[in-house]
Amino acid sequence: MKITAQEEYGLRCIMHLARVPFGDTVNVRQIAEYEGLSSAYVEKLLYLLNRAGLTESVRGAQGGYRLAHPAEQITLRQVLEALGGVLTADTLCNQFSGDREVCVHHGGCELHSVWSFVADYLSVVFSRITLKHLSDGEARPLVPSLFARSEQTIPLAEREPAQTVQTTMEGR
Amino acid sequence: MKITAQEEYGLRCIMHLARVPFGDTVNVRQIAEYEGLSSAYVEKLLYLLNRAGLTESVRGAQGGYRLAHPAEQITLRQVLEALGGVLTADTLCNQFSGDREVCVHHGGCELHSVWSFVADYLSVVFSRITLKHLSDGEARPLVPSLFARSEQTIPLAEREPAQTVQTTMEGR
DNA sequence: GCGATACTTGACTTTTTTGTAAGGATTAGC
DNA sequence: GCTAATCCTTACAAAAAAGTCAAGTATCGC
Repeated sequence: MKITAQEEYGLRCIMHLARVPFGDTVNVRQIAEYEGLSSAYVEKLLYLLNRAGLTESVRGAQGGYRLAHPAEQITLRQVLEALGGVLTADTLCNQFSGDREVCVHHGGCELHSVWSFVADYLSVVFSRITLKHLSDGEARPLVPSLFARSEQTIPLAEREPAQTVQTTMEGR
Repeated sequence: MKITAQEEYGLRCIMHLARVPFGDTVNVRQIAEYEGLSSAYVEKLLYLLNRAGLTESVRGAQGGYRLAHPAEQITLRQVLEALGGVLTADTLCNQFSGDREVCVHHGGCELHSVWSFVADYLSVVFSRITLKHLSDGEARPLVPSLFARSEQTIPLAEREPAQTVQTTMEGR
Protein backbone atom coordinates (compact mmCIF):
# COMPACT_ATOMS: atom_id res chain seq x y z
CA MET A 1 0.00 0.00 0.00
CA LYS A 2 1.60 3.18 -1.05
CA ILE A 3 1.19 6.77 -1.88
CA THR A 4 2.43 7.68 -5.32
CA ALA A 5 4.99 10.36 -5.98
CA GLN A 6 2.49 12.25 -8.05
CA GLU A 7 0.05 12.39 -5.17
CA GLU A 8 2.57 13.49 -2.61
CA TYR A 9 4.27 16.13 -4.72
CA GLY A 10 1.07 17.36 -6.28
CA LEU A 11 -0.41 17.82 -2.85
CA ARG A 12 2.61 19.82 -1.78
CA CYS A 13 2.21 22.08 -4.79
CA ILE A 14 -1.41 22.88 -4.09
CA MET A 15 -0.60 23.36 -0.41
CA HIS A 16 1.84 25.96 -1.52
CA LEU A 17 -1.01 27.83 -3.15
CA ALA A 18 -3.18 27.34 -0.11
CA ARG A 19 -0.72 29.17 2.10
CA VAL A 20 -0.81 32.49 0.29
CA PRO A 21 -3.75 34.88 0.63
CA PHE A 22 -6.70 33.73 -1.47
CA GLY A 23 -6.52 35.22 -4.93
CA ASP A 24 -2.76 35.74 -5.04
CA THR A 25 -0.98 33.87 -7.76
CA VAL A 26 2.28 31.98 -7.48
CA ASN A 27 4.26 30.98 -10.52
CA VAL A 28 5.68 27.61 -11.29
CA ARG A 29 9.29 28.57 -10.74
CA GLN A 30 8.66 29.80 -7.22
CA ILE A 31 6.93 26.60 -6.25
CA ALA A 32 9.57 24.45 -7.90
CA GLU A 33 12.39 26.21 -6.12
CA TYR A 34 10.74 26.10 -2.76
CA GLU A 35 9.71 22.47 -2.96
CA GLY A 36 12.94 21.22 -4.48
CA LEU A 37 11.31 19.96 -7.67
CA SER A 38 12.00 20.70 -11.31
CA SER A 39 9.88 23.36 -12.98
CA ALA A 40 8.87 20.88 -15.64
CA TYR A 41 7.52 18.52 -13.07
CA VAL A 42 5.63 21.19 -11.17
CA GLU A 43 4.11 22.28 -14.44
CA LYS A 44 2.82 18.83 -15.07
CA LEU A 45 1.37 18.51 -11.58
CA LEU A 46 -0.36 21.85 -11.77
CA TYR A 47 -1.67 20.88 -15.14
CA LEU A 48 -3.43 17.94 -13.50
CA LEU A 49 -4.82 20.05 -10.70
CA ASN A 50 -5.91 22.73 -13.10
CA ARG A 51 -7.66 20.25 -15.32
CA ALA A 52 -9.63 19.06 -12.32
CA GLY A 53 -10.78 22.58 -11.62
CA LEU A 54 -9.01 22.88 -8.30
CA THR A 55 -6.71 25.66 -9.40
CA GLU A 56 -6.92 28.54 -11.82
CA SER A 57 -4.19 29.80 -14.03
CA VAL A 58 -3.40 33.37 -15.00
CA ARG A 59 -1.35 33.62 -18.14
CA GLY A 60 1.15 36.17 -19.21
CA ALA A 61 3.67 38.21 -17.30
CA GLN A 62 2.98 38.30 -13.57
CA GLY A 63 0.76 35.31 -14.09
CA GLY A 64 0.77 32.08 -12.17
CA TYR A 65 -1.55 29.72 -10.39
CA ARG A 66 -4.00 30.18 -7.56
CA LEU A 67 -6.69 28.14 -5.90
CA ALA A 68 -9.99 28.08 -7.74
CA HIS A 69 -11.84 28.11 -4.41
CA PRO A 70 -10.99 29.10 -0.86
CA ALA A 71 -8.78 26.57 0.89
CA GLU A 72 -11.57 25.54 3.22
CA GLN A 73 -13.61 24.37 0.26
CA ILE A 74 -11.04 22.09 -1.32
CA THR A 75 -10.74 18.66 0.20
CA LEU A 76 -7.83 16.30 0.35
CA ARG A 77 -9.96 13.78 -1.46
CA GLN A 78 -10.49 16.06 -4.43
CA VAL A 79 -6.79 16.68 -4.66
CA LEU A 80 -5.85 13.01 -4.49
CA GLU A 81 -8.54 12.21 -6.99
CA ALA A 82 -7.12 14.73 -9.44
CA LEU A 83 -3.62 13.36 -8.97
CA GLY A 84 -4.18 9.74 -9.57
CA GLY A 85 -7.43 8.39 -8.35
CA VAL A 86 -8.60 7.31 -4.99
CA LEU A 87 -8.56 3.69 -3.93
CA THR A 88 -11.89 2.01 -4.52
CA ALA A 89 -12.90 -1.60 -4.25
CA ASP A 90 -14.18 -1.60 -7.80
CA THR A 91 -10.92 -0.53 -9.34
CA LEU A 92 -9.13 -3.20 -7.35
CA CYS A 93 -11.38 -5.95 -8.58
CA ASN A 94 -11.06 -4.84 -12.16
CA GLN A 95 -7.37 -4.15 -11.94
CA PHE A 96 -6.18 -7.48 -10.67
CA SER A 97 -7.73 -10.21 -12.69
CA GLY A 98 -4.66 -12.36 -13.30
CA ASP A 99 -4.76 -13.86 -16.76
CA ARG A 100 -8.53 -14.13 -16.82
CA GLU A 101 -11.11 -11.74 -18.13
CA VAL A 102 -12.58 -11.17 -14.71
CA CYS A 103 -11.08 -11.71 -11.31
CA VAL A 104 -11.29 -15.38 -10.38
CA HIS A 105 -12.90 -14.35 -7.15
CA HIS A 106 -15.57 -12.43 -8.92
CA GLY A 107 -18.79 -12.61 -7.03
CA GLY A 108 -17.43 -13.84 -3.77
CA CYS A 109 -14.04 -12.75 -2.62
CA GLU A 110 -13.12 -12.49 1.03
CA LEU A 111 -10.59 -9.81 0.31
CA HIS A 112 -13.01 -7.57 -1.47
CA SER A 113 -14.95 -6.67 1.63
CA VAL A 114 -11.83 -5.65 3.50
CA TRP A 115 -10.41 -3.49 0.77
CA SER A 116 -13.75 -1.94 0.14
CA PHE A 117 -14.17 -1.03 3.77
CA VAL A 118 -10.68 0.37 4.02
CA ALA A 119 -11.27 2.32 0.83
CA ASP A 120 -14.52 3.71 2.17
CA TYR A 121 -12.86 4.77 5.35
CA LEU A 122 -10.08 6.58 3.56
CA SER A 123 -12.54 8.22 1.27
CA VAL A 124 -14.55 9.61 4.14
CA VAL A 125 -11.52 10.78 6.04
CA PHE A 126 -10.02 12.47 3.02
CA SER A 127 -13.32 14.16 2.23
CA ARG A 128 -13.37 15.76 5.64
CA ILE A 129 -9.94 17.25 5.49
CA THR A 130 -9.60 20.53 3.62
CA LEU A 131 -6.50 22.38 2.54
CA LYS A 132 -7.28 24.90 5.25
CA HIS A 133 -7.13 22.22 7.91
CA LEU A 134 -3.82 21.09 6.52
CA SER A 135 -2.25 24.50 6.41
CA ASP A 136 -3.47 25.25 9.90
CA GLY A 137 -2.08 21.99 11.18
CA GLU A 138 -5.54 20.94 12.26
CA ALA A 139 -5.92 17.90 10.12
CA ARG A 140 -4.64 15.24 12.40
CA PRO A 141 -7.53 15.40 14.86
CA LEU A 142 -9.87 14.87 11.92
CA VAL A 143 -8.54 11.44 11.28
CA PRO A 144 -10.80 9.59 13.66
CA SER A 145 -8.93 7.72 16.30
CA LEU A 146 -10.32 4.33 16.96
CA PHE A 147 -7.61 2.76 18.89
CA ALA A 148 -8.45 3.19 22.52
CA ARG A 149 -12.09 2.46 21.94
CA SER A 150 -11.90 -0.56 19.74
CA GLU A 151 -9.11 -2.11 21.75
CA GLN A 152 -11.78 -3.53 24.02
CA THR A 153 -14.69 -3.76 21.67
CA ILE A 154 -12.99 -5.97 19.20
CA PRO A 155 -11.78 -9.31 20.41
CA LEU A 156 -9.01 -10.47 18.16
CA ALA A 157 -5.52 -11.32 17.17
CA GLU A 158 -4.43 -10.10 20.52
CA ARG A 159 -1.17 -11.92 20.92
CA GLU A 160 1.78 -11.08 18.75
CA PRO A 161 1.83 -14.05 16.42
CA ALA A 162 4.93 -16.21 16.74
CA GLN A 163 7.56 -14.55 14.66
CA THR A 164 10.13 -17.34 14.78
CA VAL A 165 11.38 -17.32 11.28
CA GLN A 166 11.95 -20.99 10.74
CA THR A 167 11.61 -22.42 7.31
CA THR A 168 12.43 -25.88 6.16
CA MET A 169 16.07 -25.75 7.19
CA GLU A 170 18.60 -23.21 8.21
CA GLY A 171 18.30 -21.20 5.00
CA ARG A 172 21.87 -20.50 3.81
CA MET B 1 -2.97 5.71 -2.98
CA LYS B 2 -2.87 2.22 -4.26
CA ILE B 3 -2.40 -1.40 -3.50
CA THR B 4 0.36 -3.00 -5.51
CA ALA B 5 -0.12 -6.08 -7.64
CA GLN B 6 2.40 -7.93 -5.54
CA GLU B 7 0.40 -7.27 -2.40
CA GLU B 8 -2.90 -8.27 -3.87
CA TYR B 9 -1.71 -11.43 -5.60
CA GLY B 10 0.58 -12.45 -2.78
CA LEU B 11 -2.28 -12.14 -0.36
CA ARG B 12 -4.43 -14.32 -2.54
CA CYS B 13 -1.73 -16.97 -2.61
CA ILE B 14 -1.40 -17.16 1.13
CA MET B 15 -5.18 -17.12 1.49
CA HIS B 16 -5.18 -20.18 -0.67
CA LEU B 17 -3.00 -21.90 1.91
CA ALA B 18 -5.17 -20.62 4.71
CA ARG B 19 -8.20 -22.38 3.31
CA VAL B 20 -6.86 -25.91 3.49
CA PRO B 21 -6.57 -27.81 6.80
CA PHE B 22 -3.56 -26.62 8.78
CA GLY B 23 -0.52 -28.69 7.92
CA ASP B 24 -1.60 -29.70 4.44
CA THR B 25 0.65 -28.57 1.66
CA VAL B 26 -0.39 -27.11 -1.67
CA ASN B 27 1.98 -26.88 -4.56
CA VAL B 28 2.69 -23.92 -6.75
CA ARG B 29 0.97 -25.28 -9.81
CA GLN B 30 -2.30 -25.79 -8.00
CA ILE B 31 -2.31 -22.26 -6.67
CA ALA B 32 -1.31 -20.81 -10.01
CA GLU B 33 -4.05 -22.61 -11.85
CA TYR B 34 -6.71 -21.71 -9.38
CA GLU B 35 -5.79 -18.06 -9.11
CA GLY B 36 -5.18 -17.55 -12.80
CA LEU B 37 -1.52 -16.62 -12.40
CA SER B 38 1.63 -18.07 -13.92
CA SER B 39 3.54 -20.64 -11.90
CA ALA B 40 6.67 -18.53 -12.15
CA TYR B 41 4.91 -15.59 -10.59
CA VAL B 42 3.36 -17.63 -7.80
CA GLU B 43 6.79 -19.03 -7.03
CA LYS B 44 8.17 -15.59 -6.64
CA LEU B 45 5.35 -14.48 -4.38
CA LEU B 46 5.66 -17.54 -2.17
CA TYR B 47 9.36 -16.97 -2.04
CA LEU B 48 8.70 -13.59 -0.46
CA LEU B 49 6.21 -15.00 2.00
CA ASN B 50 8.48 -17.89 2.85
CA ARG B 51 11.42 -15.59 3.44
CA ALA B 52 9.33 -13.65 5.93
CA GLY B 53 8.60 -16.82 7.85
CA LEU B 54 4.89 -16.81 7.15
CA THR B 55 4.92 -20.03 5.18
CA GLU B 56 6.92 -23.21 5.21
CA SER B 57 8.00 -25.18 2.22
CA VAL B 58 8.35 -28.89 1.77
CA ARG B 59 10.72 -29.78 -1.01
CA GLY B 60 10.76 -32.72 -3.29
CA ALA B 61 8.02 -34.76 -4.82
CA GLN B 62 4.69 -34.36 -3.06
CA GLY B 63 6.07 -31.18 -1.57
CA GLY B 64 4.51 -27.77 -1.53
CA TYR B 65 3.79 -24.88 0.75
CA ARG B 66 1.82 -24.53 3.93
CA LEU B 67 1.28 -21.89 6.57
CA ALA B 68 4.03 -21.68 9.16
CA HIS B 69 1.44 -20.91 11.83
CA PRO B 70 -2.29 -21.41 12.18
CA ALA B 71 -4.30 -18.96 10.13
CA GLU B 72 -5.56 -17.18 13.23
CA GLN B 73 -2.01 -16.23 14.12
CA ILE B 74 -1.02 -14.63 10.85
CA THR B 75 -2.15 -11.08 10.39
CA LEU B 76 -2.88 -9.13 7.26
CA ARG B 77 -0.26 -6.68 8.34
CA GLN B 78 2.46 -9.32 8.40
CA VAL B 79 1.49 -10.45 4.95
CA LEU B 80 1.47 -6.97 3.47
CA GLU B 81 4.75 -6.23 5.17
CA ALA B 82 6.34 -9.29 3.59
CA LEU B 83 5.01 -8.36 0.18
CA GLY B 84 6.15 -4.82 -0.10
CA GLY B 85 6.14 -2.90 3.08
CA VAL B 86 3.44 -1.17 4.97
CA LEU B 87 2.85 2.53 4.66
CA THR B 88 4.58 4.46 7.40
CA ALA B 89 5.11 8.15 7.87
CA ASP B 90 8.85 7.66 8.05
CA THR B 91 9.16 5.95 4.73
CA LEU B 92 7.06 8.68 3.18
CA CYS B 93 9.25 11.44 4.46
CA ASN B 94 12.39 9.70 3.34
CA GLN B 95 10.98 8.61 0.04
CA PHE B 96 9.83 11.94 -1.27
CA SER B 97 12.58 14.43 -0.80
CA GLY B 98 12.52 16.05 -4.24
CA ASP B 99 16.02 16.87 -5.36
CA ARG B 100 17.25 17.56 -1.85
CA GLU B 101 18.96 15.30 0.63
CA VAL B 102 16.10 15.55 3.06
CA CYS B 103 12.51 16.49 2.50
CA VAL B 104 12.19 20.28 2.36
CA HIS B 105 9.49 20.04 4.94
CA HIS B 106 11.70 18.16 7.29
CA GLY B 107 10.90 19.03 10.83
CA GLY B 108 7.58 20.67 10.25
CA CYS B 109 5.35 19.44 7.55
CA GLU B 110 1.60 19.71 7.72
CA LEU B 111 1.16 16.68 5.57
CA HIS B 112 3.27 14.49 7.75
CA SER B 113 0.79 14.38 10.57
CA VAL B 114 -2.03 13.34 8.30
CA TRP B 115 -0.12 10.59 6.57
CA SER B 116 1.26 9.39 9.81
CA PHE B 117 -2.17 9.15 11.31
CA VAL B 118 -3.61 7.40 8.32
CA ALA B 119 -0.66 5.03 8.32
CA ASP B 120 -1.15 4.30 12.00
CA TYR B 121 -4.77 3.58 11.45
CA LEU B 122 -4.10 1.17 8.65
CA SER B 123 -1.39 -0.49 10.62
CA VAL B 124 -3.70 -1.12 13.55
CA VAL B 125 -6.53 -2.33 11.39
CA PHE B 126 -4.32 -4.67 9.43
CA SER B 127 -2.78 -6.02 12.61
CA ARG B 128 -6.19 -7.01 13.88
CA ILE B 129 -7.26 -8.93 10.86
CA THR B 130 -5.95 -12.48 10.58
CA LEU B 131 -6.09 -14.88 7.69
CA LYS B 132 -8.71 -16.79 9.62
CA HIS B 133 -10.95 -13.77 9.75
CA LEU B 134 -10.50 -13.32 6.05
CA SER B 135 -11.26 -16.89 5.13
CA ASP B 136 -14.30 -16.88 7.39
CA GLY B 137 -15.54 -13.65 5.87
CA GLU B 138 -15.40 -12.00 9.26
CA ALA B 139 -12.90 -9.33 8.48
CA ARG B 140 -15.13 -6.53 7.44
CA PRO B 141 -16.62 -5.88 10.88
CA LEU B 142 -13.07 -5.56 12.19
CA VAL B 143 -12.45 -2.48 10.15
CA PRO B 144 -13.80 0.04 12.62
CA SER B 145 -16.63 2.07 11.24
CA LEU B 146 -16.50 5.68 12.23
CA PHE B 147 -18.93 7.20 9.94
CA ALA B 148 -22.19 7.51 11.77
CA ARG B 149 -20.47 8.50 14.95
CA SER B 150 -18.02 11.06 13.71
CA GLU B 151 -20.56 12.61 11.39
CA GLN B 152 -21.73 14.68 14.33
CA THR B 153 -18.61 14.82 16.42
CA ILE B 154 -16.46 16.42 13.82
CA PRO B 155 -17.50 19.81 12.54
CA LEU B 156 -15.99 20.25 9.11
CA ALA B 157 -16.02 20.50 5.41
CA GLU B 158 -19.69 19.85 5.55
CA ARG B 159 -20.83 21.32 2.30
CA GLU B 160 -19.85 19.74 -0.97
CA PRO B 161 -17.20 22.15 -2.17
CA ALA B 162 -18.16 24.02 -5.33
CA GLN B 163 -17.27 21.73 -8.16
CA THR B 164 -17.80 24.20 -10.99
CA VAL B 165 -14.88 23.39 -13.17
CA GLN B 166 -14.07 26.81 -14.51
CA THR B 167 -10.52 27.64 -15.40
CA THR B 168 -9.23 30.62 -17.22
CA MET B 169 -11.32 30.10 -20.30
CA GLU B 170 -13.41 27.44 -21.90
CA GLY B 171 -10.68 24.83 -22.00
CA ARG B 172 -9.49 23.87 -25.52
C1' DG C 1 2.64 45.82 -31.97
C1' DC C 2 6.74 43.68 -29.61
C1' DG C 3 9.20 41.29 -26.40
C1' DA C 4 9.18 39.02 -22.10
C1' DT C 5 6.77 36.15 -19.02
C1' DA C 6 4.36 32.21 -18.01
C1' DC C 7 0.96 28.70 -18.78
C1' DT C 8 -0.23 24.22 -22.09
C1' DT C 9 0.42 20.01 -23.90
C1' DG C 10 2.16 16.04 -26.14
C1' DA C 11 6.27 13.38 -26.96
C1' DC C 12 10.17 11.49 -25.10
C1' DT C 13 13.57 9.39 -21.59
C1' DT C 14 14.49 7.31 -17.30
C1' DT C 15 13.33 4.63 -13.41
C1' DT C 16 10.57 1.41 -11.00
C1' DT C 17 7.52 -2.28 -10.84
C1' DT C 18 5.71 -6.49 -12.85
C1' DG C 19 6.19 -10.64 -14.56
C1' DT C 20 9.12 -14.44 -17.03
C1' DA C 21 12.93 -17.59 -17.60
C1' DA C 22 16.12 -20.71 -16.42
C1' DG C 23 19.35 -23.31 -13.93
C1' DG C 24 20.09 -25.29 -9.40
C1' DA C 25 19.00 -27.82 -5.07
C1' DT C 26 16.29 -31.11 -2.43
C1' DT C 27 13.40 -34.98 -1.52
C1' DA C 28 10.24 -39.14 -2.37
C1' DG C 29 9.65 -43.26 -4.41
C1' DC C 30 11.26 -46.80 -6.82
C1' DG D 1 21.47 -44.33 -6.72
C1' DC D 2 18.23 -42.74 -10.43
C1' DT D 3 14.33 -40.14 -11.82
C1' DA D 4 10.64 -37.17 -11.41
C1' DA D 5 8.51 -33.72 -8.75
C1' DT D 6 8.97 -29.61 -6.49
C1' DC D 7 10.94 -25.75 -4.26
C1' DC D 8 14.79 -21.78 -4.61
C1' DT D 9 17.12 -17.94 -6.44
C1' DT D 10 18.97 -14.77 -9.45
C1' DA D 11 18.93 -12.58 -13.78
C1' DC D 12 16.45 -10.68 -17.31
C1' DA D 13 12.49 -8.63 -20.22
C1' DA D 14 8.30 -6.06 -20.55
C1' DA D 15 5.19 -2.71 -18.95
C1' DA D 16 3.94 1.15 -16.24
C1' DA D 17 5.00 5.24 -13.75
C1' DA D 18 7.85 9.15 -13.01
C1' DG D 19 10.01 12.90 -14.63
C1' DT D 20 12.04 15.94 -18.64
C1' DC D 21 11.92 18.46 -22.97
C1' DA D 22 10.46 21.33 -26.26
C1' DA D 23 7.53 23.64 -29.14
C1' DG D 24 3.64 25.76 -28.61
C1' DT D 25 -0.19 29.72 -27.10
C1' DA D 26 -1.90 33.49 -24.31
C1' DT D 27 -1.25 37.81 -21.82
C1' DC D 28 1.01 41.80 -19.84
C1' DG D 29 3.65 45.99 -19.89
C1' DC D 30 5.64 49.08 -22.53
